[in-house]
Amino acid sequence: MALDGLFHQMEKMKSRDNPSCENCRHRGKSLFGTLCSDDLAQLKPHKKLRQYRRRELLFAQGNVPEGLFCVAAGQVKIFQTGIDGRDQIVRLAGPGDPIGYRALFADEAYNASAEALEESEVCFIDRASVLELLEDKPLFMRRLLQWLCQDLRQAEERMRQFAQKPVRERMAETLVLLAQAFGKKVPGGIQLGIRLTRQELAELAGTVLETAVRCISEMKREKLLRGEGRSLILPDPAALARVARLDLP
Amino acid sequence: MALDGLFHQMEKMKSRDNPSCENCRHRGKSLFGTLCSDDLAQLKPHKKLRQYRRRELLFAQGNVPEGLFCVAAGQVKIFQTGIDGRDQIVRLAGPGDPIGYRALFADEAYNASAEALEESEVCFIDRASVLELLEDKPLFMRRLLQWLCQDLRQAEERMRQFAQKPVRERMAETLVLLAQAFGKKVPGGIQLGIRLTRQELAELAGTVLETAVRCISEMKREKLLRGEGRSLILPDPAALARVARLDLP
DNA sequence: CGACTGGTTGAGTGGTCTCAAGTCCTGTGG
DNA sequence: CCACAGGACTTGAGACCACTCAACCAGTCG
Repeated sequence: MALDGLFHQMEKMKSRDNPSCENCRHRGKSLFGTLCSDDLAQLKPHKKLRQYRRRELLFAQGNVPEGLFCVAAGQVKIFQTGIDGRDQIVRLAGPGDPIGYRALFADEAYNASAEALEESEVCFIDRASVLELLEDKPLFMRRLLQWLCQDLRQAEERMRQFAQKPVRERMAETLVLLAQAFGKKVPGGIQLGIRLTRQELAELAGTVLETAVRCISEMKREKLLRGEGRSLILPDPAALARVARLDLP
Repeated sequence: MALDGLFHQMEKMKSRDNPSCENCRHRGKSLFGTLCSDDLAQLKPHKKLRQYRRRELLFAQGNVPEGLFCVAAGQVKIFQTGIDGRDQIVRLAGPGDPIGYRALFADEAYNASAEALEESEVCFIDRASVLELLEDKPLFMRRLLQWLCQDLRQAEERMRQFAQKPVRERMAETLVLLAQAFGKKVPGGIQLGIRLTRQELAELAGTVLETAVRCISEMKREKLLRGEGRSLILPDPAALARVARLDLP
C-alpha cells in the first residue's frame, strides 16, 4: 500500500514537475533563464502545460495572442500561409524555444500559424503575466531582446538566400541546418532527428514538393544523402555545406 | 526642379538648426520618443551629427558596431552582399529611423552594410551610452522591442514573398510600399520621393537589373506607371496593389 | 480489401537569368 | 556653352531552372 502510494506520488510529481520551470532542463537557454526561483514560483499559477498531438494547431494566423507558448518537449513548426494556400515554414521550435512572442509584444494578431510536428508538450503563460514580467524584470526583457535579434538576423539572412540562391543550394542549406539543430550522430553520418515530410522540407526551403523530391533524389545519387527508412542521413555534412555555399559560418 | 532644390535647401537648414534631438521633429516616432528632455541633454555629449554624401558608406558588413546610427535627414539603404557579389537591400531608412541596432544589441558584427542614397545627416551615439540607456530606461528598451518586432514581421513577410511570388508581383509590391513610405502626391498620381536606380529597385525586389527594367517597362505600357524624368509616378496605386496581390492589408 | 497519405518520376511550359548589343542621360572639364 | 566619357537604362536572343500537371508506386489504416 505504502509503496503503491509512493509510486502514485512519484507519477504525479513527474507530471507536475515537468510543468514547473524550476527543474526544466532547458531553463538556462530559454527566455526564462534569467528568472530566479521565486519569480518562477510566482509565475506558476498563471502557467499551464498543454499537450498537442501531431498536426494539432497551437494557434492560427489571424488569431489574437492570449499568451506566450514555450515548448517543453517535442517539435513545432511556425508557418505562414500565402494567398494561394501555399505554406512557408518560418522556423522550427524545439524544447526551450518560445513561440508567438512577436505578435504578443507587438500587440498584433499572429501572422503565422503554429503546428505540432509530433506529440508535444507546450507551456502556456497568460498574456497578463508575461507583460507583467516584461515590466518588472529588466533581465527578462533583455533576454527577449536577444531572442528577437537572433530571429531577425536569421530572417534577413534567409530572405537573401531566397532571393539569390537556387533551390538546390537552399535545400542543401536547409538539410545542413536541420542536422546542426536536430541531428543525432549515427554510424556513417548524422541523422535528422526530426520528422518532416517532403512537403515540409519544401516549405522550409521555399519551393514545391516535386522540386524538393528531385533535389533530394539527386543528392542521394551523388552520395550526399542516404535514406534510412523515413528519415535522412547526411554522410558528410561538410560536403553538403559546400553545395549550399554557406556564406556565414 | 527649382522647387525641388528649394525644398532640399529648407530641409538642410532645418536639420542644421537642431543637431540636438529635443526639437527633432522625428523624435516622437523615433527610438528616443520615450526620453524626456533631461535624458536627451545627458545624451548630447555622446552624440555626433555626421554628414554623408550619396554613395557614402555608414558602415560595412563585417564591421564591429561602435554605436547606434539614427537618420536625421536623407535616405539610407541597408543591404547584404551575397557570395557572388550580388546585393540584396534589406530595408530603407528615412528620417527618424535607427540603423545598425540589431548588431549592436546582439553584440555581433554587422551582417549588412549601410549606404546613403542621397546627401544625408545621420546622428551617431556611441555604444556605451546606448547600452547605458538600455540599462536605465525601461521605456527605451520597450520602444526598441517594438522596433525589432516590426522589423521581424516585415522580414518574415518578405521572406515568404520571395519564396512564393513571381518577380512582377514583387516589383509591384515594392513600388506600392515605396509610394506609401516616400510618396508625394502630384497631379495625376503619387510620385516616388526617393531616388533609386533600376539596379536598386531590382535589389529591393530581389531580382536582376534587366528583369526589373522589363517589369517596369511592361507596367508603363499597361499605364500602371509613368516616368517623369528620373522618377516614377503611380497613377493608380490601388491597381498596382492588385497586381501585387498584397495579402496583408 | 479499398481509401488514403506520402513519395517518386516524366513531360511540357513559362518565367528568370545571362550575355550582348545598343541608346539615353548627366555630370564634368574644357 | 559644348563635347565627351561614363554611368544608367533599354531591348533582344537564348538557355536553363523551377513550376505545373499527371501518372504511378509503396506503405498504412480502417
